[in-house]
Formats: sequence, structure tokens, C-alpha cells
Amino acid sequence: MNYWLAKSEPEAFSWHDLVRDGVARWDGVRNYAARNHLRAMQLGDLCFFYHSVTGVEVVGVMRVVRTAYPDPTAPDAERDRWSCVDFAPLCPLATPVPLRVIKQTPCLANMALLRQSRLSVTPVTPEEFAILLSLGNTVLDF
DNA sequence: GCCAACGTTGGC
DNA sequence: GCCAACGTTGGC
Repeated sequence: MNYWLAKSEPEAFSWHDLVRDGVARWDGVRNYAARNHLRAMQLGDLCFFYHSVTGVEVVGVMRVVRTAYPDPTAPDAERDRWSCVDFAPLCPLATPVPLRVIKQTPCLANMALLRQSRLSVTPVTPEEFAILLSLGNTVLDF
């Protein structure tokens, strides 16, 4: 099992939208590093949902329900170049964790989220995942 | 609105 | 292959 973090501007697509829809195709990624992370995701992997720009906090956990496939929103000529996955919501964080808190937590100082601040899909270590969950006062039971 | 980080494009 | 110009992301 691997852990990840994916960003979305809530104005474009929010945690609430994901819960409403039940499943989301995470498409539109046009960055090779982010795409490679999408392609590395396995069925059942867990991924934090991060609200960027407005919100600026981790708000929930979602689960990979379909592994990488060609992104239908890419132009035909680039259909093989870009990938997307499907996520389903698992649970919200009881307490959303703001970026400010992540920055203040020494154990999280090496998170890819901080080191590559513009990357929209980043890996999370098992340790970072557990710490962030506890900062969010959340226990997973599934 | 500003700006730092950084990926991409295109001339040479 | 280098690098300047430019566009985008995203925090503040």
C-alpha cells in the first residue's frame, strides 16, 4: 500500500464535490512528475485530498478505485502521454490540517508537498501519513 | 495583486 | 545542448 497527496482548487473541484459524486476521475494533470505518480498508484492506495489556493489544507482521504488509464481530456495526439486515475472518498479529516500546521510540524518537514510546492500529485511516506491523520484527529477503520 | 519556484518553448 | 523568455502554480 502506498500513500499520496493530490491537490485541487475547491472552486474547480472540492472534497464536497467528490462526496456528492461518489467517484472522481483525476484528469487534467499535465506535468510529467505528477503523471508518473499517478501511474505508480495501485488499487486501494490512499491519497490525501488537499484544497489549494483557497482553503490551503488537507481535508480528507480518498482511495484509488481505478489505476492509471489514458486521460480522455487530453488531445488525441497526446492521449498516450497523459494519464488519470479514479478516486473514491474514504473519509473526511475530523479536523482539517492547514498547510501552516504541516510547516510547523518537524516530522513533516520533508514532505514532498513542502519540498515541491507546485507539484499537484506527491508521494507521502507511511510515517507522514500516520502523523497527518493524527493531526486531523482521524482514525481510519475500513 | 505580488512574487518565488519551476516547467516549457524556441532561438542559436 | 544551452539559456533567455515566458507561462503557470500556488502561498501569502
